[in-house]
Amino acid sequence: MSHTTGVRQAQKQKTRQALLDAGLRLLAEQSLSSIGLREVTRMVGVAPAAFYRHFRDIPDLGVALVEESLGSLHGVVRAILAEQPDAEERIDRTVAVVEHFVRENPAHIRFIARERHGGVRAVRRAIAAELARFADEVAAALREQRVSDGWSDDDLLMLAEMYVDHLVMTASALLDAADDGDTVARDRLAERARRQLRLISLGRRHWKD
Amino acid sequence: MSHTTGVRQAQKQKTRQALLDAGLRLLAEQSLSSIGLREVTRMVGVAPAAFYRHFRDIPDLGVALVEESLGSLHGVVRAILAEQPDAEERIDRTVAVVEHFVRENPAHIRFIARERHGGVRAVRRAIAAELARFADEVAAALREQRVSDGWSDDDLLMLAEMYVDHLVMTASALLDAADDGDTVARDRLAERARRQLRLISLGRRHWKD
DNA sequence: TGTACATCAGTGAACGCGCGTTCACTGATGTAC
DNA sequence: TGTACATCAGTGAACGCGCGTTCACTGATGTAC
Repeated sequence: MSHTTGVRQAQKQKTRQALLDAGLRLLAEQSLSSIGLREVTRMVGVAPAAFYRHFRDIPDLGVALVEESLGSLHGVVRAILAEQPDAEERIDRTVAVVEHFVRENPAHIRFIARERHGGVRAVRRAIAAELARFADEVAAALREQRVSDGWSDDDLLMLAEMYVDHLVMTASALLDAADDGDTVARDRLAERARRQLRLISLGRRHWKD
Repeated sequence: MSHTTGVRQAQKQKTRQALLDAGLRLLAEQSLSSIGLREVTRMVGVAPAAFYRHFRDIPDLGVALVEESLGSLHGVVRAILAEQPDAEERIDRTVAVVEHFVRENPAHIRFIARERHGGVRAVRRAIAAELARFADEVAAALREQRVSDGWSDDDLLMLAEMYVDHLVMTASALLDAADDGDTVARDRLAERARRQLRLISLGRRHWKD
């Protein structure tokens, strides 16, 4: 009826997750390259040496956080790309989804925005690779839309990359406004994002004229 | 004939500049929040305590670096906004100017990209304020162009902010390619930037349809 | 089911090291007369 | 121009502190029979 095999593994996994969570929390106030291993273990409540059972060093923990953070972005992208015939509605929905995501996952967004150009090479590379995968995913979805008839793969990827960059920038700007508790700025930013997407959408429609 | 007054000030200024230069060089490999005061003074060749004659702490040095870095961007923006009747030529010129700037001021660009979302609040604020001023400058220049007839100030600012974000992203991406010595990626990025600007330009032309 | 041994996540003490900051100082530059 | 005093950028020694890493260990979990 019962096989206890895995209790040890489950506990190890729990500690590992606690270390990741602590790292993410500390990243709200500083960047990865200045986080201390002892700081992380102190927050979790384990001995400093326990850290080495899970990660080689802090950059290694950072790379693990990239996967976790951008994993949660997958859902966002899919929600945005969901079928929606009307362009205007698609834009409203996109911005609403991003706003929701920022409210639900502030720490992940901050981490990505901060470390995308941050001081740890391995983490920068991991983020760049993940964002490139997102752009591919977006390009494939754009391909399906009728506006894209006659577009080259190259042009679709160019557009997709612009969308991904815009998404990260918008999310990060919304987060800064949220940090300040400035709901006026937040609404202004959302409206700005919608208008920027509308402008891009217009350019798209006339690309092959 | 001679008044020596100012020799002392000039020497102080020279040390201050050396500290700023050292800070910028160290920022190539790490972020501001992990730079040490002793690291900076060691690179300059002065005693650690000498640092306090010029800056309160490392964040204070960072804020000074923002002014220096974005000061050098002013010329870039002006060069881009220079009169140029043909849209296609304006785009080519813009990207060429950005490529030149990245080659001439790699450290400044890296600093801005890295600390724009970095771990030091005072520096983030200083960068945001400066970039907002750039957006205003760009919006004022866009106003002068015939394509902008009938545009509201709000819409012009929205467009200007998109241009400024695009500029920073492009410069930072070009820099990463340059770091890897990857001239193929660099040329691909430049071509991508030109096409993205073309798409925005198209959207602009049809905004008031 | 019970027993004897193996594994291994987490402990806690110890280490050497570089950090930021303070302080009284030195000596070149600046100023008043 | 020369002298006597003031200023202040940079010095160098000292401090207490927290850091990353190592090590032999403990004791709960897992496995073989």
